[in-house]
Amino acid sequence: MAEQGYHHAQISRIARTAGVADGTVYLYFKNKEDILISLLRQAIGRIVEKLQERMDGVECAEDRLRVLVRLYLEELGGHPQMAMVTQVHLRQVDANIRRQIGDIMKPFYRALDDVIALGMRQGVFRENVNPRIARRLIFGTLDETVTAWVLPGGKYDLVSLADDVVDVLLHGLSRAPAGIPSGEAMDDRPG
Amino acid sequence: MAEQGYHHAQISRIARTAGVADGTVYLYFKNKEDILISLLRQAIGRIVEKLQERMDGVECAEDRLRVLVRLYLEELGGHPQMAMVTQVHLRQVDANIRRQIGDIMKPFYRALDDVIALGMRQGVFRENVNPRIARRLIFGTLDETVTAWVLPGGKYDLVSLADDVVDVLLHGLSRAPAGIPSGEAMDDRPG
Amino acid sequence: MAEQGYHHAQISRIARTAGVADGTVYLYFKNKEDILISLLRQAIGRIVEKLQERMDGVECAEDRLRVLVRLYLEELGGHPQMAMVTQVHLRQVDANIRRQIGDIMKPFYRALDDVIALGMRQGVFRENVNPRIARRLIFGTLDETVTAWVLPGGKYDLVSLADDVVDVLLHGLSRAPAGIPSGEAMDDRPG
Amino acid sequence: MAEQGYHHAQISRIARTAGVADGTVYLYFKNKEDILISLLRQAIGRIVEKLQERMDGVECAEDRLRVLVRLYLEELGGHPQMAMVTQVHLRQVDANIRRQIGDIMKPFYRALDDVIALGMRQGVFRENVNPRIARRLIFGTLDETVTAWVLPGGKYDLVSLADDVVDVLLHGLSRAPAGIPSGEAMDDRPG
DNA sequence: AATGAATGAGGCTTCATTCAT
DNA sequence: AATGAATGAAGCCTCATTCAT
Repeated sequence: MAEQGYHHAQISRIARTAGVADGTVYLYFKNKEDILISLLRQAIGRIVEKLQERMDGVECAEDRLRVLVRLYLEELGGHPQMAMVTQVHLRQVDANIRRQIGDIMKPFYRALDDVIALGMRQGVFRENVNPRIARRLIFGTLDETVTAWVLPGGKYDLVSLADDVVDVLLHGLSRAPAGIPSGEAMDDRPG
Repeated sequence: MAEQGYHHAQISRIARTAGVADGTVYLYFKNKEDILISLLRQAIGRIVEKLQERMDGVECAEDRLRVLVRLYLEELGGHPQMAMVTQVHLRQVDANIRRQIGDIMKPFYRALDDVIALGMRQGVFRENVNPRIARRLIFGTLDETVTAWVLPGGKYDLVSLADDVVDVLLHGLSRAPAGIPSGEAMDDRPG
Repeated sequence: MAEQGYHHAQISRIARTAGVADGTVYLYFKNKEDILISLLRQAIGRIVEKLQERMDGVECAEDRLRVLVRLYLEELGGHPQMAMVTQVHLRQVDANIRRQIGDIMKPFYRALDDVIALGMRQGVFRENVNPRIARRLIFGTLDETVTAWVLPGGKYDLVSLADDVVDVLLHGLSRAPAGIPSGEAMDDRPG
Repeated sequence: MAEQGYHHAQISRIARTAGVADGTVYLYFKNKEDILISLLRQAIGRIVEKLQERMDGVECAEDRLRVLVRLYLEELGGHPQMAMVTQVHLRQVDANIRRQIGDIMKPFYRALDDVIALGMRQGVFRENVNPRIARRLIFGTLDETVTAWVLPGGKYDLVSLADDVVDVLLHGLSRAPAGIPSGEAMDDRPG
């Protein structure tokens, strides 16, 4: 079944991408896992760092979300190879790696949670939204957006989607505003 | 002759799960790829089929979305092993598989697109939402929800999240209603 | 410097020697180390076991030594490939393996020590011989004998050397009998 | 860029021991094999050279053996790293190296053979000892003695064993003198 | 003469797949 | 139809060797 004339070795690909020999990779990384983890750590580190800078004077949670979404798409959109790593190569089963990935993602997840919590404190975000699900809404949408962009080859400008993504995250699909929580809605009914 | 236990290969696990020997698997499937693809095809097939049944008398796009989200979480929440397949094992690089996955997912994506288009026609969904991004919003959130459930071991009831997920998909995070779309805003101007 | 047309892989050689494919080896052994260690364990186990049988009715330490030497040369002389393992492949640096080798050899060393101690108790062996050095005398001579036989290709009958080896171990090189311990020898000097 | 420490390769250790960089080694030696072989040649050369000096006025074969044993243990006991080379690193399979090692060892083996032959001519050594086996007795015992010393770390004074080693080589283990050789026994018969 | 980062051949090991039973 | 021992291609990694500085 070796339909291809050449092999799919990840290390060989990484090395070739970096323009070095296979062995050279091991001068800088302990093993394959270390490469992927290091790349993710670096990417997330950059994002979280820039996030703090850019959010500095931004008060409103909505604007902060806008900054966050734009930055995320900017960073991955600007580094397609990195996007391949985060969206494809790191989706493996090995429990040990998964734990490490979780640890590395934590600061970014916390940034999401902070924006969500801030928005609720500010009264800008609806308080009857489950914060965990809010996080998955944001991250899931970003993740799917990046995946749908990078897998076919990353052919358009990812950042150009930022505004539309933020819009739908903030306001959802529905034209009707969110109903006042169901219990209270009953009470509001006239006689 | 320090006889060793057998290995942790995916095929061995699949065979053991099915209660057959490794070789038996190849009486029913062409190769490992074929197994995973077949499982996905079957899962998506079931979902799409049930979707048509359940949506039969449901007119409103919002309700249809509710049905869709609930069904998706039901199906994957009820088959954790299948969820592992869709969320983990199928996330590989091989371009050939990716194309097949795309083909298999198409009916489900079309169902998403149909709901979105219907909602817009009905005036229930905002028409200035980018439909592609709307799809990624829904699918990304579902996907992330399932992943965040299955990876740590699938320990809670996934369907119980359905209502909260639908709520946030429909109404977003923001308390303020979506701004009136610029185009219409013009029309609304007096004089 | 790859002067040879083919590679020197140990595992490949072992597998080819056993008439199986490389991968087959790993159905029976955990790794390369496990193969070598298992082979040694098996060889030493056989020797120690047979030793106990053959020494059963043998009282005199000299005769026991004769049995031991003959058996050792018999076993390694009868399994040249095993001899290659013990005399060549196992002489590596890895501290971890070395420790395991030491543990495996212990029963055989103990057998040597037992014969030596018995001989001394019986008054058959000289009591002013350092037992540790006696062990090295016996084992070193056997080891060198086997190495000198196996390296050039194991072309003669190793066991045929047994009697001569035992003779020299028992009586040494010197024609003169062992002097009475040196201190006393002084006293013996005339005038 | 998780910069890693450098590897544990033999060449790196040799270079570090010599206080130079890895590449520098190749200004003085053709390859790793050449280093090991050169070290052995040098060590054996020194031993053979000193041997000739020290044996200059020594007539008796027994005393010559004493000198030889002491010198060998002195040289290796005084250079533990060299001992590691002779006892561990040089024990490899490559037939090409083995041949070279044989050539280098020849002068030392010849010295052994000379002492043995001298002793027999002098009537000091038993003439019914197989000279080849006598050589293996001496070299095997020395080799095992050095190995048993260097592998665990070379923690005691190797030369202090010299007298005991010589004693057992000359007089063997047995208290009883060697039986009068059958041939001569005939001659000894009265009338 | 010296360096040490880079190289890449080749070793060990895994695991999807085959095939004799 | 089912088995599972055996296979061997291909992946990861090591380390002796090279070469630009």
